[in-house]
Amino acid sequence: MSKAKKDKPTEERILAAAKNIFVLKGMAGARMQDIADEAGINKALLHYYFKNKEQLFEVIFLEAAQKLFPKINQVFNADQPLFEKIESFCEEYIEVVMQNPYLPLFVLNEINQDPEHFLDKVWAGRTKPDPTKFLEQIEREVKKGTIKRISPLHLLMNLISMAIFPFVAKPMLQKNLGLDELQFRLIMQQRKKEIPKFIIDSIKK
Amino acid sequence: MSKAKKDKPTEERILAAAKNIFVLKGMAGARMQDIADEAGINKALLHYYFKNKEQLFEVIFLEAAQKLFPKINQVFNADQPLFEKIESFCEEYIEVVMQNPYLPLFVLNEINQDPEHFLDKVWAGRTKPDPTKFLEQIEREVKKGTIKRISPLHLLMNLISMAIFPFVAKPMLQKNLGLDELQFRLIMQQRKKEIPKFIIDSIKK
DNA sequence: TCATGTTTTAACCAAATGGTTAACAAAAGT
DNA sequence: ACTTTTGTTAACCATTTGGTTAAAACATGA
Repeated sequence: MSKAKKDKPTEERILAAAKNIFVLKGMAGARMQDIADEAGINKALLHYYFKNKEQLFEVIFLEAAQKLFPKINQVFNADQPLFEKIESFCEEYIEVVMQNPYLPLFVLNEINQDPEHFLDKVWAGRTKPDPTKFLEQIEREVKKGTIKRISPLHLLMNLISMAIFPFVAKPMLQKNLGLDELQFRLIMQQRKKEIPKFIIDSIKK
Repeated sequence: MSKAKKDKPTEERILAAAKNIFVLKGMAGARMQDIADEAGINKALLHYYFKNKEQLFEVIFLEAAQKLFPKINQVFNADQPLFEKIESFCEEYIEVVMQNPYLPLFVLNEINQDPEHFLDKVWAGRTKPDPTKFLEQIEREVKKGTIKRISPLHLLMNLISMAIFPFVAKPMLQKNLGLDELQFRLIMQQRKKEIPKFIIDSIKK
């Protein structure tokens, strides 16, 4: 029991422990015993709070997914000039993910295990993504002559890719480029500004 | 036994089966029984060819990693003008990954499970990545005045991110953007040209 | 033909793992 | 005080899973 596992109510400790273990090992690799240990309780109590592994996992997964998905949707729907939108997305998104660098890989990997199932759960109730507003916005900017004629779809993919991928490939990039934890954080900090600059340089007329 | 599992020698069938199962389910989620079934043999025979799960996994993982890593290194070291380099990288890399769309997520995810261990294995014997040549090349182009003063590191990250991430996020992108298999392939096909254009538009003076 | 080595199988085993039971302790009503 | 509800535990159970054994089928060479 390394951290502050003492006072907090049991359920919170379980959720925190489960998040650690699941994000680290994935659904298939996580062990209920490890989660119990990490929470400082025994396995029976774990099942007292969450009836089985699947249910506990779903709670953790959805919480993680909610942290990542809505912000992307916001690029579609926010009422904001295009360039500002790109800037604020990078700023906000990278900030969020820097707090939880392993979330994207975790979420993408689990979605991959059963796309239909999880994506349905993620968007259940919530408004599904709708690119039309974004498409119109691009169209308008093109007509105004402020940006080149570009494919909104590729633009969107480029934006998301450049912001998220470095986290997904974090260990690989660190090792292969010889970056320690601090250097990596610094670089991602820079990217909050670098990515918008890179994109705007590319698309503005 | 759906496909041509009949004639090929046992060891090849095992490797093919193992690749399928491991890439799909990951090390932790894969079952030796499933691999045996997929190869059309029984578990004892599987252990006759590969003494345990770990060893079989390592063969599959390394083969997968070799397919993805060296090509990135080549961006560093190839003796080629910068713009051409970017173009040929996108062309070749996206082509390779389109044949195995699930490899990147598989490899990144497993590396994440134990970065030190796997990255050591991947680069064992092989020349480790060395960015200096690439850095110099950028520096030269900047001095020549052909491109803006940019950070080579961010450029490299942008390039790799835009090429690979869509595959890592494939199921998520397909579902959220409503793309079927064919549309996705078409878009990735376009990206072979779109990404270089996007980058060069951004950095050229 | 028969002896030898190789490939394949069915049956088996021990450890790991998700989950349950029944009893005990603590808290909350009354 | 005492009854009921809630929280917690140790011990247990059934299934899954990676791995082994011993014998059978097959191939090979003398």
